[in-house]
Amino acid sequence: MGKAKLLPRRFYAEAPDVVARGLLGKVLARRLDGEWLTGRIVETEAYFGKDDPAAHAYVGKTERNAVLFGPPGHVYVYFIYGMHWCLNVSCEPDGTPGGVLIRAMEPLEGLETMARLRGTANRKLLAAGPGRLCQALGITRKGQNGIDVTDRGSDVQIWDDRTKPGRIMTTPRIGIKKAVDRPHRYLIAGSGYVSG
DNA sequence: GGAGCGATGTCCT
DNA sequence: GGACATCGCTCCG
Repeated sequence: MGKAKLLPRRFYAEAPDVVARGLLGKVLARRLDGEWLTGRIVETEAYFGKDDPAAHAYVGKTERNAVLFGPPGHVYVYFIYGMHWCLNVSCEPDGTPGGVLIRAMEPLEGLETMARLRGTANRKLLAAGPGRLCQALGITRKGQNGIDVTDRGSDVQIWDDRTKPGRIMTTPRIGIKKAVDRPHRYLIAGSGYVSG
């Protein structure tokens, strides 16, 4: 990735909406069996703590959501609807809960492996949606929960390759039943790789 | 192409 | 026991 830079921890030590916006256009990299699978992040959602009934952290710290309360820049993976995994990155300073759900990416490298894991070769459907993205990258709670994305030795990292995202759109979050009116979903307008 | 719905495991009440 | 930050299939038009 040429002049790309690994995003530093301070990037994540901000409010979830700031980090969610900032992650658009960045490159998500996942090392699976020695191969790097990468994609450009095109859709994210911000989840706060107290005051955000839709957030997992809202109920307080539990064994499941503990990563959200820890230091910024760590992977939080949870299981939903009996069959899907979802990838988040913790933000806010250590002790303050918050996270960003990574909902979709434009696949860049490792397309064949992603297609095999997903069971489809349709590039637009490889990682359009949080469940699909995790399936394409082989991400599970047991395997990746708690990983530090700012460590060069990690199997999940996020890079800035200096590509400017296009126009950023803001909408309400998807699939939730509480706080449905808050505009905390961010996406790159016109991208063919977003969900919904 | 869009609405409806079943699948299915884990966590918290 | 019920809710759940989803997905892909069916059925209808």
